[in-house]
Amino acid sequence: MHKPRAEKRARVPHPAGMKRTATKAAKVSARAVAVPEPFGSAALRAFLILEIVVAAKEPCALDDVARATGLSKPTAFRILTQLESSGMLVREPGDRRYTVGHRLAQLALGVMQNSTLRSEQHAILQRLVEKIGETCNVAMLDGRQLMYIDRVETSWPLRLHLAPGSRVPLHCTSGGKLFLSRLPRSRWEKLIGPGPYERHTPHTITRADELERQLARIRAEGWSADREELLAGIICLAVPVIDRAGDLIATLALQAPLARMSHDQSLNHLPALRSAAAALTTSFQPSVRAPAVRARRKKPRSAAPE
Amino acid sequence: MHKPRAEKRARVPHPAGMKRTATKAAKVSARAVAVPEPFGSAALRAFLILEIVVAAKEPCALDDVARATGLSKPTAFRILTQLESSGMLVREPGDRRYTVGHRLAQLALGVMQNSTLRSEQHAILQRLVEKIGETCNVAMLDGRQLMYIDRVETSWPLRLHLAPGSRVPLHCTSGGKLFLSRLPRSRWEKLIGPGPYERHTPHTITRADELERQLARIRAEGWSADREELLAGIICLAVPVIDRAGDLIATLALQAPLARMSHDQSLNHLPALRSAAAALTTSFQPSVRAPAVRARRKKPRSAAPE
DNA sequence: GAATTATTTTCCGAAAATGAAATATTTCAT
DNA sequence: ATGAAATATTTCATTTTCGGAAAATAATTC
Repeated sequence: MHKPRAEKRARVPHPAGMKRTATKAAKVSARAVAVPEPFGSAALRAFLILEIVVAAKEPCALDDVARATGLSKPTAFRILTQLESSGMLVREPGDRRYTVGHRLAQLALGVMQNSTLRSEQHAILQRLVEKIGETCNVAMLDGRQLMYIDRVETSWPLRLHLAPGSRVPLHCTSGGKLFLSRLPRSRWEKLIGPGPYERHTPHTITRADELERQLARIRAEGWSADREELLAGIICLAVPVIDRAGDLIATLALQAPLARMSHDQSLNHLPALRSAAAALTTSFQPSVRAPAVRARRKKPRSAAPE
Repeated sequence: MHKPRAEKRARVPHPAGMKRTATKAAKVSARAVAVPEPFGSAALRAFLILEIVVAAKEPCALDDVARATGLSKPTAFRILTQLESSGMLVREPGDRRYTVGHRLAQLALGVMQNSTLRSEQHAILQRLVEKIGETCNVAMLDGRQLMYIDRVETSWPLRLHLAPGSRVPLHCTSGGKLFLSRLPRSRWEKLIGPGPYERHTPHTITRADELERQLARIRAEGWSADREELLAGIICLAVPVIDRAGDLIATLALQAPLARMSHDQSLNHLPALRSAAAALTTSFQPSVRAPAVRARRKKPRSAAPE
């Protein structure tokens, strides 16, 4: 059902292109030795060049760019010329070297101004991580898996999202169980099956009955723990992120090596987690997005049980 | 041999894509890049798309991009995919819309710190420092921290050493508070949290309520002071650098050891700071594009008809 | 002023970009 | 629920541009 989008990003080589190769290959191949590397697209090269020019402490000459990118001089020149005539780069009258142009500067400004908006959610996570001192993550339901939306390991300047997008099973993660706990058994059994579920560690819950018992507890308590059920030596503690309509839209979880934090210790962070989850709620739904008249609308976004 | 310089550009420039251009480009929020003009070619379209995504206040869907650029959906899609897989754009898992990616953010950061671009700003700073006699700096918001873009120090022996690119907290710096003062409390609380904030000196404001009171004052007065809140013995005074749209893009601050300048004395420099800030505004946003000054010969070269 | 080096142009096969149309997926209204 | 409408991807046949060797044209050096 949910096709792995990530994989399909790969470029499919065109079937064309070897039509005439046989005809004239000889002449070209006489010298063609240095280009076995993957051809990026034209646009990507342009970015590469921009990055080099931007990173340079002083204006870049054609030769610098050509050498730094590994492109031939004519090619580098052509791209540079394009960048110049489009205003991304500039060169001063007397100097033939290239520097940042006003259009690129403008773009950068826009990016900087945009950054605060999107960083709010990330900032909430960061603060939580600073407070707790361990990795935290936000995850959503994606089909029959839990998908990490965001994750902060340590505080860092302006990064956006690093490795999120990865998925983990529902039955052996704190966030996953939190999602399951919101569904009647008939529904979650359709999602993950009747078991037995895949065992990842000696602590993994593999039987549906046992899982159901735990889900009931989670439903009652409002938090969900993972005691080395996915990874040995790693415990997690998740709380729900609820939208205004009362639906579970995401989970916020703390994860720590058992060596540094016991399960009981992790429970001390519940208030902090809850508070951050509340903050996340408003950042998930900042403004008017009100199609919701019914108390229970769909699931977050892509949860399509089949 | 021969040089047909005159008939330079013979090829048909843009036979492509502007049929549906009639359709409105103003679907994307607010300030759309109103240049569905002759696309340069190839890689230039990628920049067009980046500009649209960056200018939008919220994530862009494929359709928004296609409409705003006048490109066909498949083309827009392909470029977007390229941009995504190269890290310039990102889409949150679960959402298909595109936003600024890590690599683009990095590039923007680099541009803002690029020394050659800063030459004009640097000159403004330089003059200001000469006039005032104390260190001044320009800073921007980077996530939830204040980042120094540029800085000119006095020749006085006692100097701080905060190089451009370094970051400081928002709650205890004049520039940081200036940024915060432009946001409603709900927003800035998401950025820096509800407090208490980290104490750096006995004067640091650590409570949100007190901070809010001061932010209100800053908003009203138009300037922001740091009275030994980050570093003991150091005071700062910051004024906003505003763009044409009225948005705060940076802060210009004077900083001095209390031993040499009292807070009241620093206020005497407000006019000078304001004047320099105005000058910085135009350096951030170059006025009407100065058409390429061609000191020597050479023709335009490519898609840049005047 | 000639030798050296750096920049720009030319050329043409190879590779990528295009948009129409076809498919697949999601959203919305009923 | 069910299907219509909207959106998002993929395919495909073409057209266009790209890329780099080599040549031509400046700039720079000695």
